Formats: sequence, structure tokens, C-alpha cells
Amino acid sequence: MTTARDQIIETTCELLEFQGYHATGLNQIIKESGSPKGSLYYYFPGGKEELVTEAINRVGQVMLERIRANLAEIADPAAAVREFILNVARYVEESGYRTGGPITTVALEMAASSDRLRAACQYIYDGWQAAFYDTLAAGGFADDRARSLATLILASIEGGIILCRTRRSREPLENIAHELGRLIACEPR
Amino acid sequence: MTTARDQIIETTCELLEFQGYHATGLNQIIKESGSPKGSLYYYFPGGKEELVTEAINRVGQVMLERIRANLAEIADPAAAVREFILNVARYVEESGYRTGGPITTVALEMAASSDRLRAACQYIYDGWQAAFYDTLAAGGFADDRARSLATLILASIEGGIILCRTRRSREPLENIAHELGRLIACEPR
DNA sequence: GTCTATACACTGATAGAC
DNA sequence: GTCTATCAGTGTATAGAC
Repeated sequence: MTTARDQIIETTCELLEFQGYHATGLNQIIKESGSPKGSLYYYFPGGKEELVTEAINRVGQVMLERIRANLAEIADPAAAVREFILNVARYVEESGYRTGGPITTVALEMAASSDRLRAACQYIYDGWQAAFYDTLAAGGFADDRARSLATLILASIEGGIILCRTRRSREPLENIAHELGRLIACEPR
Repeated sequence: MTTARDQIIETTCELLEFQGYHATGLNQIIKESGSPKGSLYYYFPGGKEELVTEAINRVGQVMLERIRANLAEIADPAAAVREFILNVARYVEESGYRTGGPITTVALEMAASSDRLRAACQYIYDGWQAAFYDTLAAGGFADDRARSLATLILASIEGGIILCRTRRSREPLENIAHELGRLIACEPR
């Protein structure tokens, strides 16, 4: 059955998002997922690192699909990016400022100590950035410009989530949404 | 003597910056600082939370002075912000992509579980943002605009550091520096 | 003030019965 | 495949000698 395995991964995703790597223990994962510890090491013989790698890959893929779906809804790239970020702001607020930036904490905690997790986070970030790049390129931006703008968009969303969680307010991401919308609408492309 | 106490705080600052809160143990702190555990609880009866609060307050203050000193060097706000971010990029690279964003990891790990640490991080972020705000206001930006631009600058630096550490490259912050310079130079103000 | 020894909970991980 | 019991190590925190 993939159900038990999937349940462990799903629970791991949620706990990682608002607690980070070190604060999330395997005992908590098996407790909240309702799975026995024996199963955990049966499905993930590589232990915690392997489990977390699979978890962030899953959440990264889910997020990528949401980003692409959101951006595809609006033709104008400035408006599309602005509305996407406003959606993120609402999501962070609705979670009680506990979640958002599903791999950010893991990236910061583990980039220096686990190259496997660092590479996994890099791959996910690259995918997200490519989604913004494609939207900008389709909007007429030159290659270099689309690339650096996509970097700014991704970075400011990640940083904006941190500010929202710290200030317990969705205002930082709202400000960022409007400033980036202004920048993208600005010539030259 | 404040020396022993200061040494503990100093070591805590460094370890927090590249390991985060949960990965940094009190045993490691006393070991690397050369201080005995008895002294740690003598100076910080509130335990780890109190020690970390003092540590991030110190590093926040040091960073604030560096930000203000950097921004004061160049009169044009667009160039001042751009050069500051390029300095951050160089610093992150020179550390081997292990440090940068001295309170970011703590903010993400602890905002949901410790209101004391969350409030401390918020206060520091507010101070840094105010430094950018003052530069923009002096450059002729209207109050609201200066405020939202300062939020974007702070968020994109924090997020840019995460991308640089994950990709082991200073390119993300360099892209961000130039895009923000372009945005700030753009009318209307 | 400084230091050692230690308490107690919890971590990731493993062995072996079923 | 599943589950329990348990390992060695580490976490924070405390007690008490000096």
C-alpha cells in the first residue's frame, strides 16, 4: 500500500512548513500520521534525511502547479504576479501566520549541513522561478531581464512570508505585490 | 566582568546565524565560547530563550548600524540601495554561503512558538526597514511609497540571502540589487 | 562567580518478535 | 509488513561543592 507511506509524507510536509527540520521529530511524525515507527524505517531506510527529501519534493511539486495555475489565469504579467502574491498573503493570514514558505525553513537550516537537502531545495526554487520567468518572457521581457525579475519575485515572496509571519500581518506581502506589479508594468522590457 | 557574558552572546550570535535555533545547543555554545555551563545559567537565568533574545538583539543592532553607515555613503537612494545589496552578496559569498540573514532562521523557527522571540525579531526588522525608509524619504519619495518600497527591499534581501545560500551563488542578490536600483530610479515618486 | 556532576526528557535509529 | 522495546546520544536545566 502506498497509503501509509503517503500519509507519513503528507504529515511531514505540514510539520516541516511551520516547525522546520530540527523541531520536527520522527516521533511526532509517526504519532500525528498514525503510522508505526517500524513502517517509517521500512519505507524510508535512509531515515529522516530521506523522508524530508521526499516531503519537500512533494510540496515543491504541488506548489509549482499552484503557481502555474494562478499565473495562467491572468494574461497581463504585472497583474498576474500581483494577484498571485495577494493570494499568498491571504493564505498566510488564514493559517494564523503559522505556515507559508513550505521549504524555506528547511533550506535555511540544512543548506550548510546536508548537500542532499540543499540540492533538493535548489531544484524546487529553480522550478518556481522558471514559472515566473515563463510568464515574463511571454509578456515580452528580454531573456536576461525576465530572469533577474523572476529572481526578485521569488526572493521577495520568500522574504515577504518571513515578514508576515514575524509581524503577524499580511501587509508586507500586500506592499510587495503592488510594488512588483508597478515594476513589471514599467518600461523598458 | 562582562567579558564572559559578552563572549557567550558573541558565540551564540555566530552559531545562530548559520545553524538556527534548534540546531544550536547550549553545550555547543559553552564549548565554543570557552565558558562553563554554570556561568551560562548565572548570566541568563531565563535559559536558552533569554540568551537567544539577547543575542539577536545584539546582532540586530550591529546590523542596523552597518545598514545606516552603508546607505549614508551614497546620496542617490537607488545607487545606495544597489551598492548595499551588492555588499551583502559579497559577504554571503565570502562566508562560503554559510551565513547571512542573522535572524532569519530564528524568526522562521520560533515565530509560532515563542512570542518573545517573535517580538524581538519584529523589532529588529522594523529598525532595518526604517533605515531604508529614511533613505527613500530623503530621496523624495512620498510616505506611503517609501514605506512599501522599504518593505520590498528588506524582504527581497532576506529572500535573496536564502536563494544565495541554497544555490551557493551570489547571483540572486546581484540580480535583486540591479532590479531594485532600477525600480527606485523609476518615476513617479 | 565558577565548575562538575547529574537529572530527565527526547532525539534518531535499530533489533527482533510476530 | 507491522509493531514494540530499547539503544546510545544529546537536549535543556538544576544541584551543590568550591
